[in-house]
Amino acid sequence: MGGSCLAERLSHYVRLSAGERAALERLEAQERALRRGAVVIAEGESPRELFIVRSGWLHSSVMLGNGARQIMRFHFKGDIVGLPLLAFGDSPETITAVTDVALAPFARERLAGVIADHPRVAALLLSLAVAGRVSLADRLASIGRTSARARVASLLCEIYGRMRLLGLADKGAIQLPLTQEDIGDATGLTSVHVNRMMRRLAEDGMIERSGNQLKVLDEERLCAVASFADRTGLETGWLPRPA
Amino acid sequence: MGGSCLAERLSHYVRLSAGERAALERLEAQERALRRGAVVIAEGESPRELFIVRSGWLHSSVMLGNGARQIMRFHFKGDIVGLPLLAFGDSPETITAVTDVALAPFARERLAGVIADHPRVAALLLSLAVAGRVSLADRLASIGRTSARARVASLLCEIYGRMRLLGLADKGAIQLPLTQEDIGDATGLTSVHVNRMMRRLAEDGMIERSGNQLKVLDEERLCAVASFADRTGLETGWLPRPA
DNA sequence: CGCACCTTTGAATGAGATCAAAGATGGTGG
DNA sequence: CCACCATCTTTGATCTCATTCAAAGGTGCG
Repeated sequence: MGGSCLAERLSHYVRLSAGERAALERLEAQERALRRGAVVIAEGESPRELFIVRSGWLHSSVMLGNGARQIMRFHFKGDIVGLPLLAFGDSPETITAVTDVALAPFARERLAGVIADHPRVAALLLSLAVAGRVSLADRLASIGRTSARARVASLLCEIYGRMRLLGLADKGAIQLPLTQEDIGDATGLTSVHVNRMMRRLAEDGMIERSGNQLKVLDEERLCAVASFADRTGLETGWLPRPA
Repeated sequence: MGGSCLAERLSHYVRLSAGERAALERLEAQERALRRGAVVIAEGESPRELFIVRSGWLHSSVMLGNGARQIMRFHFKGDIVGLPLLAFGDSPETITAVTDVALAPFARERLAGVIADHPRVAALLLSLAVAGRVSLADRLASIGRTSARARVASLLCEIYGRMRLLGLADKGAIQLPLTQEDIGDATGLTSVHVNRMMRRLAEDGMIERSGNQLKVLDEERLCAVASFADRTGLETGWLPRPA
């Protein structure tokens, strides 16, 4: 409740000043709850608000002309969703709640205020946006140039790594509220083939599945199979001084 | 020579103040020329500078464990390359000159100064970073969920659209200094298959090729085949006032 | 308990990769 | 100015990984 999920995220990288923290907390003054499956922002809509994720999973996706769906990214606690609305009037992507979620909505103009008043936060947001781009680039390389097995492994590595950072992994085990079709739409595969690859990763002793629970048994080998590059930690040496 | 390519880029979206323009021009005070094929930043390096492209083509790519290469994006006049160095100490990608290029190097810390002094520019840079992410997302959807023909068409649409915006298209014709292997590495295909798809697009009357020259004969159909979404124009309504 | 949705498995098909080799093209040095 | 070599494009034949199609188990929720 109290506190700001975004501030918490940024605190991983820098020690926030009281003023910075207060400004971020103001962004998360409101809270909105949504059911699993709910569409937060639909492709082509022009909502006036972005959201900070306070709890739950979401994903952003696009639909292609042929009816196929591509999931771009999953969003967890502390992520900002709807950022494309800073650059485009109409949302290029659909944001969907994967589980029940709690979101903190805020108007784009509020962000302008934070940027003007807190240059270091502005620089951090730029860093995070760039890091998001790099993460997408990694996914692109995975889908463009690796086997189905590696793609699935890579997605699991990414999700597991992020969950662990958020303290949501319990001795290698996480909740994975995705259908195999979701995983297929994120990796550019069919659900049938995802099934076979997951099975194979399990047979090879890298993971263990039971219901929605996923246990990573051999993270090192899983990452190796995936050509997965971990990119934890932001560079902060260049940031301007806090206002 | 005079003027700033980055300022010129941003001027497409807002009317820059004299102070903003001067700050951007200072970023491009130096110029460095490189030959085609030169590596500007190598994956894993930790250079202290980013670059603004003043002329020529570059691309950013990653090498996978299996020896395969994925090209993420091509960079033209006015683009900033090396942005990932804002977020990571080691470059996650390799920047390579496709043609002879002229670059303006500047230290990361200079950017911190611009962000602190010119909040509207900071917000614009955030917008541009977000737009870059969206562009990558479009590529991801193309590679993940469309046919080889559509992927090649999509890449051509993107490049053609950007060239035209820069005034580098002459009645549908542009210089395309890429090998079919480059195009394959950007679309996740083999050069052999790229060849067949380009041929087919030409046979179908959408494009015309001769040497390095590419002529787009039927842009509308090419975009339709590619499920290509044009995303020209940045949203600027939310930006803070200029300092 | 029953229905909707998801997972699992098998068999057939197909898009794109791989392998191989023959033309083009262009830059370089004699 | 021409010849040569490296690089790139084009084309054909074959192979493979992933898709498609189909249907039989599971699972959880109302």
